[in-house]
Amino acid sequence: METFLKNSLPFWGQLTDGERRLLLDTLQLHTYEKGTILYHGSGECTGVQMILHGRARVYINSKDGKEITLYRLLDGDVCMMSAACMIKSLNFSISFETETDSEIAVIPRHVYEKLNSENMFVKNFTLEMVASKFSDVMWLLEQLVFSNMGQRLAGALLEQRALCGSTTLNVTHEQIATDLGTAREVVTRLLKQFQTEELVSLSRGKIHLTNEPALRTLAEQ
Amino acid sequence: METFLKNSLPFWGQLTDGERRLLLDTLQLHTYEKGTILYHGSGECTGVQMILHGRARVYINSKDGKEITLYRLLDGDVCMMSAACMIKSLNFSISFETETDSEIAVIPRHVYEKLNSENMFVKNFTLEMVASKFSDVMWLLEQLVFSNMGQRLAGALLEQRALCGSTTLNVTHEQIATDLGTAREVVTRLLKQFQTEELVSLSRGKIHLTNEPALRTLAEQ
DNA sequence: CCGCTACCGTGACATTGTCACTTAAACCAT
DNA sequence: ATGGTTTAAGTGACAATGTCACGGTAGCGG
Repeated sequence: METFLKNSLPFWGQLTDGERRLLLDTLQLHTYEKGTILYHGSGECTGVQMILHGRARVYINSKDGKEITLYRLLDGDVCMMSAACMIKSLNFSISFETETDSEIAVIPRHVYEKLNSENMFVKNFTLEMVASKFSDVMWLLEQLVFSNMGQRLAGALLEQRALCGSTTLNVTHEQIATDLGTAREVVTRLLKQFQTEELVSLSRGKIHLTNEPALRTLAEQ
Repeated sequence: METFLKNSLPFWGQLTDGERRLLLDTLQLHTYEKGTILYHGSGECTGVQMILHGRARVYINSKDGKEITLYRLLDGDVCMMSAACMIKSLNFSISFETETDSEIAVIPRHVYEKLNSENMFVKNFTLEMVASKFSDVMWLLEQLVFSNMGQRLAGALLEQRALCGSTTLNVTHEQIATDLGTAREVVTRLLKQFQTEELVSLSRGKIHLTNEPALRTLAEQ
């Protein structure tokens, strides 16, 4: 656990012995099943969450059920949004849920708040973390405004490819649609087109990428 | 000038005399004409810019000329993005330009960097500033994903209304289109529709709002 | 008054989003 | 195995938005 913290929290080496002990003593460990919603809202404080092992998806959703994925959290990643209460000016509503069975460590709100307010290195980490997710969201925004669906779909397929480590993706059109914030029918339509262009081959619940370079070319511009 | 800084920089009261003097001695004052591009890029450091008087528009744009407004800066506002170099994880490209003749004060890069690294209150301000702009961008993202053009246009008209303080807006369809990241024709089309619904009345270079409550209802959902 | 420029109007078509419905694969219980 | 149920995918029609290629026209400076 200590080596995990050392790797995920760059300020670990700058903490006092007391701070390190406090952190270790109050750290909570949880195991969640795939599909568990870990956070939903804007101001609450569940504390700072760290993915020990697993995968989570951070997204926004509207009243009428539409949603779009903002970014993903993988092994070792830290989710600062669930500690939004510590940052007055951070006021928007997000949700996140596990995409695989996951082990998650939580630094309780009051502990992180204390570290953050008294230790410059922690404060700096918080800033870098927020800035990093800001950058992710800006990337998404650019995609939304400047790219067409074909390019975005190609990007989404390649992301899934990286996530599962295989050219055969076990995802439904529906899942990709919610990633992209569009409708399933749109994804189906485009995938069929991709298939006639021999970029992918389709079967129920699976998408096999047959021409990754072409997809990359499509996505990257 | 000191009272201005006191109001715009909440950490002013927490600075040492030396820090305050450094800030005052190195502060640069500039006057820019309407339409001047003050920043364009991602990693550069022009320092922290403060609007003494005027208005600026922060936006992103693509190679092929498309653009969308992220948020605006008004009297007293501080632009942290132009100090992106201080934040490693902040890596995206934005631009900003004055929308009226403006007086702008700049805290040079090395000065702010010094304050930011040695003074916890400055660091905290930086974090709050970044978080605040992050929130603005998230609001925009939600609009993009969850709202239709009619709602967004109504919102844009009301924003212009607030900016100019009059129900007669001196803006072109083109300007509104770049605000919304859409095409002029789309704005023209919708405005004509708004006119038949008696929400606005149109003339060259002007839009008169005749039914603000209805526009508000439209925008707010 | 002329001609130029910036702004606006418009029709045709492409892309994307929405809706209603059908088809089909996988799964499960008997 | 059989049939029924659930979930995934296919489809056609239409609406909303984006793109393109024009044409018109108000206002401005000579």
